Amino acid sequence: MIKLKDIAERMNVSVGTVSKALRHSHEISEEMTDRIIRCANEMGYVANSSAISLKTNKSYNIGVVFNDKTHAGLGHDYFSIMLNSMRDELTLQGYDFTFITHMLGDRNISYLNHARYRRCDGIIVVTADFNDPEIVELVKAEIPVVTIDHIFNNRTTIQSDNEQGLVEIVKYVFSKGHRKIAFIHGEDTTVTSHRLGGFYKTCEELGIEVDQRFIKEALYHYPQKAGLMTREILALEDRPTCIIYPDDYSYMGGATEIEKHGLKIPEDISVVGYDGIFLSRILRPVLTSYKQNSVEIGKVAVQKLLAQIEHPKSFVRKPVMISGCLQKGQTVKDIN
Amino acid sequence: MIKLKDIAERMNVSVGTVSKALRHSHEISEEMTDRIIRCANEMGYVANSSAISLKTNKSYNIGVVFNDKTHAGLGHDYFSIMLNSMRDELTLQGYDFTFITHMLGDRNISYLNHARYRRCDGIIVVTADFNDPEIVELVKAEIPVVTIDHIFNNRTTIQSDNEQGLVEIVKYVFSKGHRKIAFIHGEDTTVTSHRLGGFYKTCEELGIEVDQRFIKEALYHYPQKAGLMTREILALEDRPTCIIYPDDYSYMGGATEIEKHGLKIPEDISVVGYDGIFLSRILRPVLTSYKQNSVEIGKVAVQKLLAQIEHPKSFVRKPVMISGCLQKGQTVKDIN
DNA sequence: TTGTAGGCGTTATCAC
DNA sequence: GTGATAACGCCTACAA
Repeated sequence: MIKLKDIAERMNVSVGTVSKALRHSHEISEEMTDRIIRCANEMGYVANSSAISLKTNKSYNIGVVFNDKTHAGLGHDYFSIMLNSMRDELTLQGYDFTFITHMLGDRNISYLNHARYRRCDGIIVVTADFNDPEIVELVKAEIPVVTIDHIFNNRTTIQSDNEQGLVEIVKYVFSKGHRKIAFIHGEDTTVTSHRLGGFYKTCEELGIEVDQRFIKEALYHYPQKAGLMTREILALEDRPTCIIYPDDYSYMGGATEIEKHGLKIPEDISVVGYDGIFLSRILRPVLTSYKQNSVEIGKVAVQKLLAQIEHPKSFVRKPVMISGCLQKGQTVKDIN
Repeated sequence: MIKLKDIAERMNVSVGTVSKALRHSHEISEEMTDRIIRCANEMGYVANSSAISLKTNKSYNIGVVFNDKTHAGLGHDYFSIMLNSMRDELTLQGYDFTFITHMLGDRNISYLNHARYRRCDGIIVVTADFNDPEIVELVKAEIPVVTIDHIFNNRTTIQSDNEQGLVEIVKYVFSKGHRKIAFIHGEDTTVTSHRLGGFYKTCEELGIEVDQRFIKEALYHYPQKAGLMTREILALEDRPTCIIYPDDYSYMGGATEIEKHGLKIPEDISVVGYDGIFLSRILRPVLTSYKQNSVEIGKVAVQKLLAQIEHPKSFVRKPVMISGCLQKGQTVKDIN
């Protein structure tokens, strides 16, 4: 591996000069700079990030907490697309990232210590158990943190506008004449409470009386559970005309159950999903779903984090809300 | 950030002693070791990976090339599950990983130089354009490399047994009485050639005469294209009784087209997918598909790479083949 | 069993 | 405009 010293020797200048020239310091003459850069390229010089990090205390490395022990995670379009987007934006800004885990080798290591070990300049918490003391410790630490979809005291948060999502869904199905609307939601998280908020608020505004037997809790990204809840709802003598699912995967589980009952979508019952995953546009009937803007969420999360890292003084902490859009499909029947 | 020196001062010993104690060197007495470790924990010491890397020339960081510019990538179960598995195995062995890109900040940087910049101990090429000169350069370099699903001279490769996959599929549909079998395959890659090999070989063995009009090229993970090819096949006057798709996503595109023709699966036409993605088990009819063992592939890739890194002398380079298994579903009709 | 000191590759502060 | 030189935090001979 070629190092500064090698270039310096070849050029008969000092290491300091080479270092400065390669970083376009104005202390060095233009001509010298040119010659040094050319020489470095010829010799195949690549900087050593470890040495730079050691010296400057900056790693250009971001820690990403992506704990997908549950049924969601990387296999979920929402997150994989977001992760992709984060990666693209980080790359654009000259950063790499490292997954921060709570184990490393044979030892336990807290998320925070893992991040410290790698000297991460900042951290993005994409998915995690926010009740985990280790996560709390991480978020409270001195290192810049951005969280996704969950507000933590005094920390920057990028949120998908889940309230707005349900507002739009309910308004849409209402406009199609539906009044008896079931809502199968996910487990108890910030996301879920926002969605429930949007749901109830809009129902009230529109004068829809919510039948509590139509509100069921399932689990995100868990079709079987959604299927079960669907069955319970279909067992009611006074069925809803429309079911809103926690996500598109859950809908798929529900669809199977609906079919088992000999019902057709949307002729006999309407459905709405959430996320607008790739397949939801491919399969027939095309699913009506609320597409979260995960590309934007990932991008903004990175931008906010880097702003905080690079301009800590001028950085203003405020939560950011990213709205998605309703993808109209063929699964909501007009019953007006 | 606490460093060795801080601990040394507090304990009235030298930095060297602390360093040795923390790594359980036998040079240091048990008692001293205990006391130092306790002190380090109390003070919240975390090692600085940059300093260690600089000194030891080992980063415990693996570069991962995962170029998903195409329609596949992270959004694909096969890869996301593999990546997850790789991450788990790396973590278990005390390694982190970094995505290696060919851009960083405002400058172009080759894959190889990116990996060098981060001082990666080794590299796993998961998806990439193997004709890209930069990838060739990377694979030829001095750094240990493992590739997935593509053989490169003298390099370790972990391959999903695509030939076997098609052997099993063809044998299975044959056993169900099918003789007119269409095969829509993906674009021209190593993977595809193996699958085609398995397909033709087995057809020959079983005495099936392959109708060339039944062989179509589509694109992996691209339902629309598969739909188009399906249409062409269905337009033939002498239709096949079974269609094999490049992957489960492509099947979904094909299914839509089949439905448009008023045909039912599997009553009117049988189908087989590839990958056995999560949703293939949820949707009805349950798709018959060949599930690649991506968990194992990811795990073995890491194990082989680390073996090569840590025991370069005793490491024997030989390609590894990981077979999957046929997931029988409801989409192949018994027409015997 | 413990301490000492040199050096990994780089940056940055001084001199010159 | 360029050159010495001292760190950055850690490991590891070698010395004591």
